[in-house]
Order: sequence, then structure tokens, then C-alpha cells
Amino acid sequence: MMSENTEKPIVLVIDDESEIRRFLRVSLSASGYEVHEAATGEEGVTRAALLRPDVVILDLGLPDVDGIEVLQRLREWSHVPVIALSARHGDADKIAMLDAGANDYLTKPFSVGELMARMRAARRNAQPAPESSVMQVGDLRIDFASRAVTVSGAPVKLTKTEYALLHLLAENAGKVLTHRQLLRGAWGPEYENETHYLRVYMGQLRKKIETDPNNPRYIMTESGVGYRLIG
Amino acid sequence: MMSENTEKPIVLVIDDESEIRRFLRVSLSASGYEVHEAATGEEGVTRAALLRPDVVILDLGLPDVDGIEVLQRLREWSHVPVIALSARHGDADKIAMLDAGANDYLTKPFSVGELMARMRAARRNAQPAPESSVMQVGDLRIDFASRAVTVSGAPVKLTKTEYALLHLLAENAGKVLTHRQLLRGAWGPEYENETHYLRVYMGQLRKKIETDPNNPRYIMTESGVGYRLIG
DNA sequence: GCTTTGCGTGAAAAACGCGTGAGAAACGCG
DNA sequence: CGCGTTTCTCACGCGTTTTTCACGCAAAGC
Repeated sequence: MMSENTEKPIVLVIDDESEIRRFLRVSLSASGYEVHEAATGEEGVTRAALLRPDVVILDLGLPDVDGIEVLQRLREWSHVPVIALSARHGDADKIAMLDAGANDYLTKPFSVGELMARMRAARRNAQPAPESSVMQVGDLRIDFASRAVTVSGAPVKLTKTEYALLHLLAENAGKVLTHRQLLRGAWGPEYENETHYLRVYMGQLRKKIETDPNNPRYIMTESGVGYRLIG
Repeated sequence: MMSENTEKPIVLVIDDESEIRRFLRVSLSASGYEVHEAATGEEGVTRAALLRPDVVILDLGLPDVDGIEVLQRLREWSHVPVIALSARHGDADKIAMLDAGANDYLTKPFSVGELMARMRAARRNAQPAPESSVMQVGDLRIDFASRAVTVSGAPVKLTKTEYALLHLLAENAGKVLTHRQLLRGAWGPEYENETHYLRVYMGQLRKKIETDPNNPRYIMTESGVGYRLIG
């Protein structure tokens, strides 16, 4: 494959603010990453093509091209995990970013610890997926082949739609799925604005698989954005 | 395993022409095979179930059932190598036969030498076939070889379609089979939307194999999705 | 501080899928 | 040809699932 175990993982930072780049260069290098940088979107795409990085950190507020476009061009040929950075305001950008295929996002300011945790998660879930057909998260166990779900061994009965949602979340464990993505996946493209469906069904799902539905351990909600199954 | 090294290899000849049977009996016996015979397709399937032969020689031109069907029924529970014999020269038969799971094909007339060479080849390539050919779930017992179904010892009479469905379910015990899969499997691809057939037949099946058809223990329905045999 | 926005909840209404019985049509066998 | 069996068709009742709606609450924005 790529530089998996033999070398340091390569991370490409695409951001026009030099302070941020410097900050990330220092902290990520110290943690064992090989850090490369690009100051513009154009340069970012080019460098990514040459470098084949293991993970990309992409700022939305680029001067030349929109972050979305950078991501789209990246996705035309690569499945590299991408973590989006956004300045506080603007849910719309974040959502567009996730819809376009970003794996996760962070709002500035952020802590290095959190960033690195998300990078690990993104890389972990970006595996070529030799899909073992059964996944386990904590006490939650999903057998995709038999379509069976259990919580600490006890079988859970899910309806068609509930299972469809959980399946989507599980396939992308650790990754934020936008409302739109979930609705498209479980109901179809023509439902992508019926976000209230999600509230109802996430509630039902939690009631069935969470021990304490008020403090969810598995299905986390990303306010204004979507939902995520921990992974 | 079966009678591999310790005994003579057993060969079952299914052919309605007595001269061919005699010819094969003489020549194969002389070469160290234990030869058994069946004159009809029906008898052939039955004898194969009892004998567990190491190789089967199957004529296509049988009076009662089509050779293809004999082969299909054999393949429902066994991986025994089958060599097809045919008087016809058409490619169509050949293809159909091989599609149905025959290992090789000979057109009459043929030489004993060639037949035996192909038998050796077929046996060499044969799978270890760990198939037990009979499955038991609770009180329900299905013998794929003889197509016999019993509930707590009592034999149950199933129609062709009922058995086809149960067979599908049993092959995938524990997994959910979608309406579409069941309909394709039991009726054919052009029936994949006739979900009401399933309701009728699942009802009949349950009436025959469930002690309490209202609270099924074996055939579970997954609403909006399909059915599943517990396992 | 007040308004806005999004999330979670419960409960009712509507839609859907399932099981059933019974009759018609097709088939298989003598 | 005639009979019994099997498959197909249909319509009804019922339980489940989906959809809709209104409200309380909390966090974010002005």
C-alpha cells in the first residue's frame, strides 16, 4: 500500500494562514507525523497528487479556490481521509464539506489533542474495508450478513428504516454523516430535507440500543450538522 | 471422508439403456470400480442419496425426468463429481449441463479409456465437500438428499414450491433473505415483485412445520424486508 | 435578557405490510 | 377424460411501521 507501518504517516496541511501552518507543523511533527504544506487550493491538489498523503487537513477559507472544490477534485481520484477546518461561523460550509466527502471537521480554535484524535479515527476508518460483515462497538454488535443487531448479547428488533440508518452510521463509524446524507441513504434523494424524520428515528434507535438514551454512548448528534456513530 | 483410499471407488451409472449400463458395468468393474446402476432419474437421485458414490455417470436422455433436473437435485446436497453422457451433439445441452454443475461431458459414442481418464480427472478435482446434507433446527429436520422434512420425527409432506422455499431458508439459516431473493430463488427472476406469493406460501409452510403458526419458532418474518429461518 | 434555531419526545393519524381463508385456474396422474 | 393436488388470485382485518404534529428544552445569536 502506501507508507503505512514502515514510515511516518504523511499529513498534508492546506491552509493559507501561515500561523496555522506553522502551529500544525510544529505540533504534528512532534507527534511523529511527516508534515507537508500548501498555501493555496491549487497547490494543495497538486501536492496531494504527488505526495499521496495519509491524511489531509483542509481549511475552508482559501483565497483562490473554494475548499469544497479542492475536496471534490481530491475525491475524483483519492479516498484519503480529509479533515476540514472551519472558522467558527458558517454551518453551511461545514455541511457542504461533509456532503462532499470530508471525513470530519473541526472549528477553530481547536486543540491539538482533539485534532490528533480525529486524525487517528479518520485513518482507522479509512481502511480499504475488508469488511468482516460484523462490527462491534462497545456492547453494540451488528451482523451485516444476517442483519442482526444485539446489545450486550440481547437481540434488538429493528424496523426496516431503523436498520437502514444504523447500517449507514456503522459503515461510516467515527465519521460525521450529514442530515442530507442520512436522509438520502435511508429514504432517498427526494427526502433530503425532511430532517425531522431523523429526530424521530434517532430517538427510536437510541431507545433501542442505548442504555441511557439521554446520554448516548453510540449515536452522537452533531448539532446543525448531522449524526455520528462512535468508532 | 468417504470410501476414498480404503475401498474401491463407487460409481453410480444413471442410464435408461440397459446395453450401456452393461457395457459400463463390465468395463468399469474390470478397472477396479464398484459399479451401481439406476435406470431412471428418480431412482438415480434416491440411490445416490443412499450410496454416496465417489462419481456419477449421468445420461441426459432419461425417460422420466430431465437429466438437468437430476443433476440439480443432486447438487442441492452433494458435490459428487458428475460426468454427463449425451447422444446429442448440440452445444446448448452441454452448456446447460455444465451450468447446472456437471464436472465433465462426453458424447456418445465414447471410448472407455476416455471415460476413465475423465473420471480420474473429475475425482481429482472434486471438492472435499464437508456438506452434511442434513440439517436440524430444534425439532425441525431437513434432509437435503432425500428432500425429506420431519418435525419431531413426524414426516411432513411439502409441495415443490414449499420445499424450494424451505431449502432456500435453510441454506441461509440465521440470515434474512429478502422478498426478492426468495422469489428469484423459488420462482425465478421474473417473479421478484410478487411478494404476495410469499405470504401465501409462508403461511402454508408454517401451518405444516410450526406447532403454533401464530407464534412461529422457525420462520421469522422481518417486516418490510423478508424472512429468516432461525439458526 | 429575549429571540431564534435546532434537538428530543410523546402521541395521534395515515399508510403499509402481513397473514388468512376461500375460490379459480392450472397441473399431474391414472 | 376426470380427479385430486398444487398453484395462483383476490379481498378483508389487523397489527406494525411510518408520517405528521405540537410542545418543552437547551444552546446560540442579537
